[in-house]
Amino acid sequence: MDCSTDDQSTTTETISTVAAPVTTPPLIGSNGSVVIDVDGGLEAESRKLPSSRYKGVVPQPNGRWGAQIYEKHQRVWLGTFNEEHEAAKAYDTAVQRFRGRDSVTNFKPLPVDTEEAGLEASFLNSHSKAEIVDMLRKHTYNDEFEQSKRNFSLKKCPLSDGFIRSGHGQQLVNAREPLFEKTVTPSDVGKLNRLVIPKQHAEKHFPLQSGTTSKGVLLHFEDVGMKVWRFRYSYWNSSQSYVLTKGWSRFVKEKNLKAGDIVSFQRSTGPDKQLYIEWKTRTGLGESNPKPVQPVQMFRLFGVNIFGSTSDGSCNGKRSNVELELLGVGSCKKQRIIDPL
DNA sequence: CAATGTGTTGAC
DNA sequence: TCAACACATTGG
Repeated sequence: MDCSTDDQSTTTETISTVAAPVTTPPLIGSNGSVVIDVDGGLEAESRKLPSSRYKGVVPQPNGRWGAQIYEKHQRVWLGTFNEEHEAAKAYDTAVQRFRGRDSVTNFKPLPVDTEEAGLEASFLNSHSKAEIVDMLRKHTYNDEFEQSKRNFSLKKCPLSDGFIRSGHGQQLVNAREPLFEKTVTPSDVGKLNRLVIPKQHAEKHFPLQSGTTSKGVLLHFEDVGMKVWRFRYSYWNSSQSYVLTKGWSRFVKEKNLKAGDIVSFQRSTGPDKQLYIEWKTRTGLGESNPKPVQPVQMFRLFGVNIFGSTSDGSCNGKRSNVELELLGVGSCKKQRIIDPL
């Protein structure tokens, strides 16, 4: 509908589906009660739509299924689908891009550190939310992902001349996956020179070897400006908490971190496992954010998103999605604005 | 006219 | 945040 013409699915799908008033008892009866109803006089069609058993999936009047995800109090429409599970898949994809790898999904209980999982993480994180949403709405996500994978295999096989083919697939190099965020407390930015890392996240993402718990280890993080920060990371028995100590106060000082600000940690999805640290002021809007440091380079946040590689020769074209989003030019019409990453 | 997806509301 | 529901908008 919007700007494109490549809605291959719609054409075929529509034809077959619209035939009947579809009451949609296709797959599993699941929610038997809702769908089937007591038959008799009231057709399901006339009133209550069958609610979906999947998260982020809503029924459409015509028997199809819509997928949606919420962010910042606003709904982001992910498109409509013939099958309930397709919509659920779309939601799963979106939620992983919007909220990280280990979000609650409809299907994926399977994500592990398989290569496939890593590739998908790379793919997701190397595209803006708007791009992913666009792919979902056009039902081109799988194709794009497959293509990305093909490009990736090229990268894994350096050419004889020793160079690695660049161009597409390059985004995989810099892709990062979010690990976790923390809203810093007054003491995190005070004079204690330490950042408490929520146990839950610490143990999951920064596990310490039993012997090094108290001694700690040195962790290297890179910030937007590609500056490297080294922090001592250890476990304090006294408070039974994981902390970043030595080096932390310098970060606080340089970034002018204030209580309430948010520090986020990412890790490269590549084999290098490089760690990254970022910060931002409270998510809220309105507030004027002085943002002293971290100027223009925000545009290259994480160095990804800059490689269009889209094949949807439509409105989005291949403009840097970052640019699109900053300009508030969603995909086409009045798409809501989705901030980069 | 049918399908999409936004406006809106209330439950959680 | 999230889904239910109504219906304005859209596109053929």
